Amino acid sequence: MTRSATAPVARKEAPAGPPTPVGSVEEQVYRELRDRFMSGVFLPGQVLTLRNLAADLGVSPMPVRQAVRCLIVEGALEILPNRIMQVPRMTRDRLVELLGVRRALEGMATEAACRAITLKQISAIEKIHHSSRRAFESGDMRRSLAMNQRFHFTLYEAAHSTVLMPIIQGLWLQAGPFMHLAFSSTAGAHWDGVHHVELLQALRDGDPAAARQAIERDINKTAEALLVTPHFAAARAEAHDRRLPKA
Amino acid sequence: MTRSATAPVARKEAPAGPPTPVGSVEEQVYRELRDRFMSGVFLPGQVLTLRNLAADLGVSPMPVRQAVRCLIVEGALEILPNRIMQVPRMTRDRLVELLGVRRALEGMATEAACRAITLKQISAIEKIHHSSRRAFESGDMRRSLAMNQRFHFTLYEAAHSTVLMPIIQGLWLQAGPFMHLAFSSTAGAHWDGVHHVELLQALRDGDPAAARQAIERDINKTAEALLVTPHFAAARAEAHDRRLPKA
DNA sequence: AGGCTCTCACTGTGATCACACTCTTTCTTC
DNA sequence: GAAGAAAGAGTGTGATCACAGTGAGAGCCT
Repeated sequence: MTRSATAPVARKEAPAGPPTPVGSVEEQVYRELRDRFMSGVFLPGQVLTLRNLAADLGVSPMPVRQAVRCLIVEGALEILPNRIMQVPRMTRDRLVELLGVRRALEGMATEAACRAITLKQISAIEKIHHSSRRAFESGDMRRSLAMNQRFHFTLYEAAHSTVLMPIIQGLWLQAGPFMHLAFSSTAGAHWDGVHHVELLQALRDGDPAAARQAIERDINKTAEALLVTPHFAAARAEAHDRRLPKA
Repeated sequence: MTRSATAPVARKEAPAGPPTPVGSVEEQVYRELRDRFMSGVFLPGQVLTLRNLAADLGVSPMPVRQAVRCLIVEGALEILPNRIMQVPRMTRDRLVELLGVRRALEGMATEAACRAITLKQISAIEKIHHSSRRAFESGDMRRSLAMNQRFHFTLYEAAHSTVLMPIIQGLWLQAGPFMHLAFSSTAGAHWDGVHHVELLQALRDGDPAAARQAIERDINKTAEALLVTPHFAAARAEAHDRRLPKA
């Protein structure tokens, strides 16, 4: 059974006649919840219940249960010993880790994308960048963040990596609630898309190393903006106490 | 239990008293299935059904459903348009990607681990290495692979990264079935733990860069062994046809 | 005999009910 | 009056039933 001797194993694989592989309710719920996480609908520390979510989405608790379980596995949600589930709070250490992994993985994806991307795709990404910039200048942080996210994912999509893509999405999923909380309040006031412009140029030049560098700088800039958030001002002092018992 | 009269707000956050966060049946099923994936119980291409798994595990289909859903999200399992689920077959491209990401992430984890690891932990890892080597020399590939896995994860555990660890586990989960299939048959006959020894030395020297290099070489060696598998001999020629329409 | 169709077992999915457990609130008692 | 106990609502979890869709096999017709 390891390999099907009959060559035409493809039942209906490539053709994919029905355009709805995502037809199940659970899949819709899962996508909807993921969107909400990335859109900042959910706040760090917020408590969610199955029945409430089900009621909100107009479905039975059943599909929600499974979708939520998936989100827990992805680290977008956590379940306390009390059996109640909440969107995880962000700590400084965790944020640093997340951004470090993002740098590594999105750097890889950018390199791969740079090698496979078409001019048409580059133009699309540029359009998205302008939308983000416009939204930012008009003070619509929500839309600016959404466009920034779309900018990154459209880029990584060009890498055609079925391995990297889900992982990167998972990382954004984990950082999503906190990023919206942080940027909607104070931080990010002095954001410029300079590294996005650098990236676009590198893509056009077909220079993967430069593209990677641009993305890494972009993430670093995000990191700087996030780490000065007042959210960590108190946390830093507080963490100072429990730092010793580490080693 | 009844002492919450004077307690103001704090739910019960840091304490986390109950020592059973893994008590649920679904959690047990999930762990059991993950173990089976990593142990080579499931073969690439194998078809699984909820009810069969439930019967095997002696539980109702309910917890299995959720556990399986999580495994699908992690990429350890895939669901075809036919609605039937199978453990994904491995392609050469996918394997290359997986190993590339492993190199990056496990390199990071190794660096971090090298900075935080204790001598006691190093000794434990060395013991595991010897077990793996002994099993290998006695021809017990199954045990050797299991010990090799334990070697890596004990190392990464020392990094104390709640971000990296789940991702790395997911990568091993995806590669697990194929690795066992490949190594149990022919490949891997000329494996030596030389890079494991290099790693141990680097850990003792407290040299993160060297440790990272050792792990990367170890993964590269695994990659070489896997990519010459007869499994890809035919696949490579076959893939040659559909390579063009890429760009 | 060969090709077609119908049937039936079986799949994952969704809904509903039942249960153990936690937390809150209210009532009882010192 | 205040502390403690008991009842209540609400939680996630598990089991069971119902259902649409798929796939294979038997049965029929040409």
